Amino acid sequence: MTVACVSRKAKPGVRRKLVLDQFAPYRIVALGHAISGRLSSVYRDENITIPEWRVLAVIGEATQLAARDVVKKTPMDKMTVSRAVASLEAKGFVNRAPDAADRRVSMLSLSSEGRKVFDRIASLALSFEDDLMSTLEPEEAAAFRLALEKLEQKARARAEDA
Amino acid sequence: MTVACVSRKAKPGVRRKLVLDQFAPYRIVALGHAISGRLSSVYRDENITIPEWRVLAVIGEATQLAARDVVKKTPMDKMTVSRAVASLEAKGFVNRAPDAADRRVSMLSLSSEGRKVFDRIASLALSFEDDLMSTLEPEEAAAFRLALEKLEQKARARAEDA
DNA sequence: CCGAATTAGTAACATATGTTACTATCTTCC
DNA sequence: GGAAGATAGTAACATATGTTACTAATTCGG
Repeated sequence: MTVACVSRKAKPGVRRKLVLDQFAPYRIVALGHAISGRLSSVYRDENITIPEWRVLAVIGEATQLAARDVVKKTPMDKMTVSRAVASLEAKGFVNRAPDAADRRVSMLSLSSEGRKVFDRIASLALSFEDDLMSTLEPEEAAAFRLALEKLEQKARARAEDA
Repeated sequence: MTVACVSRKAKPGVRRKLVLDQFAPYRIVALGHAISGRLSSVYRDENITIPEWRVLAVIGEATQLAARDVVKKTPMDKMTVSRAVASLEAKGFVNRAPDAADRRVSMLSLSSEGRKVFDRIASLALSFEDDLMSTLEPEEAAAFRLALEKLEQKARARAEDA
């Protein structure tokens, strides 16, 4: 496999040209897009949209939580979450229970049907991950995960000031 | 910095649980989302949308090409490209010239105004990249770019069968 | 306590994006 | 060389997504 200019470094003094293929932010977004497309076929078979899947996954992981927590844990705005929750409830996958302490809040949890759907999708998603990451050697994969973490932290940090 | 379970490997026999924070595809998409948001503020100041920027960048790089080539080079569908081109033309940043060989095709190129806008955005975008990637050591960054390349190839490959 | 500011969630609106279907042109191959 | 299929691009439609503004409930400061 040939890779264009892998060792390129930032040289602040030198004005370099923007080449999309070597522009890391673009490559990351493009990879994300490709992955999204691939994964969405997994949900589609269950009649679940991407926002719905995210909500399902976050609730499935936490057992029970409020919509605002879903917003905090995912890159979705609160309206998107609100809609996804409404739709999941209509499909019978999610239950809402009023929160005794705060009447604005509904606690969300998976119904048994919802749990089944979650498990089915999760299983396929994990296989997808295995297959995808199998292109990298174990150490490579570990380094990649670490880099992702650092970059996301940086991207978020910048988002806070500005 | 602590990172959860960096060295996790795929163990086909063991059923693991899906944990979003450790689910690589999700992390990649989330990072892409954060980056997109960050970069979009750069275009916004120039009254340029994300699809418009992509078109601008691809044309700027190639000097001259057809809309279909933009579709091939970016993760956008042809309608999105068509709209972005129309809008860029209306703003006076892109020129269309009929292709002598094929009358269905218009060849696209940047106007001098378009070139200026492209240069301004490109400069800011490169600074953003430098800043973002500065969180990684040079070898780390190189490895990351290589991994991106491999993963995207894999993601695309899977997209072709299916 | 009690008015002011904050928060959870939703509705109504505007915009953006994808899908399908169509036109015009080109290519194939019999 | 001409019908059958492919391709470039766009229009019209449907859907998805973000934005603003609102309601109801809560918390905070005095």
